[in-house]
Amino acid sequence: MTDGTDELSLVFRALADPTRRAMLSRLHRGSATVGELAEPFAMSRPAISQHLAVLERAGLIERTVTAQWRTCTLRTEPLDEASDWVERHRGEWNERFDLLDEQLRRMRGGTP
Amino acid sequence: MTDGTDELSLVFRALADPTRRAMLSRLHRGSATVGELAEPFAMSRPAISQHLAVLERAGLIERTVTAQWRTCTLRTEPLDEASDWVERHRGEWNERFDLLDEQLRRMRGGTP
DNA sequence: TCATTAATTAAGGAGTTGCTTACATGACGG
DNA sequence: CCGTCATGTAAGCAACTCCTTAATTAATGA
Repeated sequence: MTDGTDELSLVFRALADPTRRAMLSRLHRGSATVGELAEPFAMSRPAISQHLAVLERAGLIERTVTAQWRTCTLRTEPLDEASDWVERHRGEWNERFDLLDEQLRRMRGGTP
Repeated sequence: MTDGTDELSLVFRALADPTRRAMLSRLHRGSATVGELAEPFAMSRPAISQHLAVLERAGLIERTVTAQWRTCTLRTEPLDEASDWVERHRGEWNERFDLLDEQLRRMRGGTP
């Protein structure tokens, strides 16, 4: 495909970091300000802001401004897309079919 | 929550590339050699090898040697782990609860 | 007005990713 | 044995990631 800036790549890349996953887990229990999200992590505020920017670019959170606070809210739509992809690729039925295919191929011998 | 070399991070990072996702989609329809996997892509063989190494490190494929061919086979177990994580974070029930929580908070006013 | 609080932007550095070309390995078939 | 086919390893490069510190914006409240 192309350059890895498509929706699904952005979502999976956003999920590929333990800090960001922990942030999403926190947000799953309710909206939070940047400060509240930062609290569990031994990390500078700019680092937190950058993680949130990655999550926002992937569409996984929304930031609304109230006075000097940014309230972050979880958005689950992109997770649906990711979930669809994963679910499509872990069916038992297809896996067994593949194993059968492989067996036949081996029995035939010759070049794959 | 440390350095991003944990199982789940490896899987999500492996999925965060369209070329690798296409490879997995291909493997989902049956095992294939490196050459067969490389065929659809305008990309050097070393690049293909490196993508396969990423998938192998994440536990998403297995490579078995037969003569001069490496046959790649899909492994879906790591996808189960990824699927579990995603599913845990997109429940409608919890989302509504969070929205309610947020509304109450706003009605109360004051600092979050 | 001015210090404080909340968060972002800017700039930079160490390490990683995703590709390349050139070379190496190892099995097969004449 | 020797050329060929299938694949991997080495080395290098541009771009990106994840963190840092320093400076900036913007709202609050005495």
